[in-house]
Amino acid sequence: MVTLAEVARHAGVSASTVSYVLSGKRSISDKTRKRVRRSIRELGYHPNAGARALASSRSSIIALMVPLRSDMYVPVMMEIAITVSTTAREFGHDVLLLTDVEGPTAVRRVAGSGLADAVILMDVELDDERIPLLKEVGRPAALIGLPADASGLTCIDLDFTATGALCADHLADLGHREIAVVGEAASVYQRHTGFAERTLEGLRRRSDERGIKVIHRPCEGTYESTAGTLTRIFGERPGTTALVVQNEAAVGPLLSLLWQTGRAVPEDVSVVAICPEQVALQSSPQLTSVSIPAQEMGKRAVELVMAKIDGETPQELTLLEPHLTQRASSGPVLGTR
Amino acid sequence: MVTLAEVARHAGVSASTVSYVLSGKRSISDKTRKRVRRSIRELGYHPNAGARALASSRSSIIALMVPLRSDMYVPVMMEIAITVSTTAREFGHDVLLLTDVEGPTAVRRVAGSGLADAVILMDVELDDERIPLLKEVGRPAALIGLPADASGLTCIDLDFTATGALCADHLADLGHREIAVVGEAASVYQRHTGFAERTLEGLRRRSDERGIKVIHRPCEGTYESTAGTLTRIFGERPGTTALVVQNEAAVGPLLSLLWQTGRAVPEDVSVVAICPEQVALQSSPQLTSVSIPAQEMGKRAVELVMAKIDGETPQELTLLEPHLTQRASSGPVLGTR
DNA sequence: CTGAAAGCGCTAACAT
DNA sequence: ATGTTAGCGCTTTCAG
Repeated sequence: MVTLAEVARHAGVSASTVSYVLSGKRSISDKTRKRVRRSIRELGYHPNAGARALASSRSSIIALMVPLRSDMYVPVMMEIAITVSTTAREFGHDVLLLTDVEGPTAVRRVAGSGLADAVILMDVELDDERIPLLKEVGRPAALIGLPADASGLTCIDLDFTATGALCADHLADLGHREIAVVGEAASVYQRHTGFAERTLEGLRRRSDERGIKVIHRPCEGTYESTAGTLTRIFGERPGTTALVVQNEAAVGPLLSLLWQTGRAVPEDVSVVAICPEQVALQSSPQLTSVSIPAQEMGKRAVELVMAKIDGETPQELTLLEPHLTQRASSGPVLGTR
Repeated sequence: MVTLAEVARHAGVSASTVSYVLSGKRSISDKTRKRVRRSIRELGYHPNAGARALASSRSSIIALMVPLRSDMYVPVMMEIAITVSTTAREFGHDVLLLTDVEGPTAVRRVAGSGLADAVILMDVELDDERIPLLKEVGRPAALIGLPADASGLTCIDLDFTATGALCADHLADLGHREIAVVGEAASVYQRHTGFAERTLEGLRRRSDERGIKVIHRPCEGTYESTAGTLTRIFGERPGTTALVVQNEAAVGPLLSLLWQTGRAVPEDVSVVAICPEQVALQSSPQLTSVSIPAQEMGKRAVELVMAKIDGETPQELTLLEPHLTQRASSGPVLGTR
């Protein structure tokens, strides 16, 4: 294994010079830098990560804790994870993939051992048990999702309240007066993940303001449960002219079922989805949607922890503004009904 | 930060004793062990990862390189990643999430720097450019997927050739004589990922043996492309009574389209899928399928690299035997046609 | 069964 | 602009 000392000898300089060429933390003459770089290349030198971490007490690793739960839409998690990884690389960091099988104490382990310089938590719950541990270890951290009490934490999430309102506005503008929400699985609401409730709250409030009636039904996302949900909705509210779907798994079944039951989209029923762009685009018809900005969240989360590592104090709460893209699935209420 | 030395002082023993209590690499009297454990607990000691890595030249980290390509089914990648992570923990290791944005040299970086003790490559291509680097760095490694030349490598994959044959047998047993394969996107075949070709090869050979006619059409997996693929299939081969689908994205559209065009499954058309169990189960009707054993592959990959870290020499090639589960989507060819 | 001590390879003062 | 050097916290011989 090639060491820094060997590079130094080969280049005819001291160890610190090599170190500084690498880190750029002090000025080096062009000539020296070139010589050192050359030696590094010729010897095939790679700085030892452990030694570096020990000497600098920085591991250049960010821990990313992903949930194991299966009721979250997996591709979004993966997209976030990948964006976190690539963004971290832009900051010279790597990403450690943590699951919660170990329980919340994984946070303590990786932070306490200095394995990770910072922690990013995904799929944060309203009352997340990892949060106390996060505060205990005192490492820079960012949460993707919003806990009940975000004070002293750095959080990033889509503004789901505004998202709900945006959907209500869009449908109100199109003349809809009775709408229904096909929501997440009941377990998601029970778990108090927050985002689902916030969406509903924003949607209900805006709907009230605009004189729209709303009903909400959770949905497991299987074919059968979606069928049941639709039957209930149209049974209880035959005047329903629009659906807001916040459940990726239900989108496919929903559209099939509407087709099968002879309801044309958007002529008979408008559909607005809150989902990743990809889901909206590959549906038929393509869906009017508010997209989940997975990449943006992952990127910002990394930027936030990097800022904290550098001693900055970023704002506690970052709520990303939702954007609604109108596509083929929503339209005005037709005159005769 | 609590150090080992502080623990030693607190417990009234030497540093090495504390170290050995932790590693169990030499026998310690019960009394001493208890005292040390107590001090560790009371002081809240966590061994420093960097120091450990430096002194032992083992980082206890496995690098997992995931592809960025979007034509692979994401939930499977995630399932593998999570299984790798949890299995690695059982061996006292953590997992570093690497993407290929950095290019293949990421392998060199993490292995060369001692950041990772071993590397696991996902979604290996027939002629994967990461492989030469892997050999260069000489770290333990395992590949999920099969390159063209697997000599000197440790690979694990589903036996796709056998999978293809299994599908052919199942349909032959049910009396089918003309079958069609709805395959992966053309890009997957062009990229020579191997698994798609192997499936086809196994299916064709067995079909020949059993006197079945096969046609194969790639499919992008969108609604439109799936519709086009089906139209072509039934246009060219009106006598087709069964479909083998190897494309997760196409499964949903395919079933909807069959329904819409008045072809009952399985009465008019049998469908056999090669897909993750979850996809088969949440379809309607539930699909007869050969499942992709994501967890098994992840777990075995970790076990293989751990064995190599311990100096063992596991077999080069592990092909997991496919299992076909009959569900509601396949049945005998009906008499009158 | 336990202790002493020599590094592991690098960073970051402290010098000059 | 560069060199010297004292650690960083742990593992692991070598002694006893």
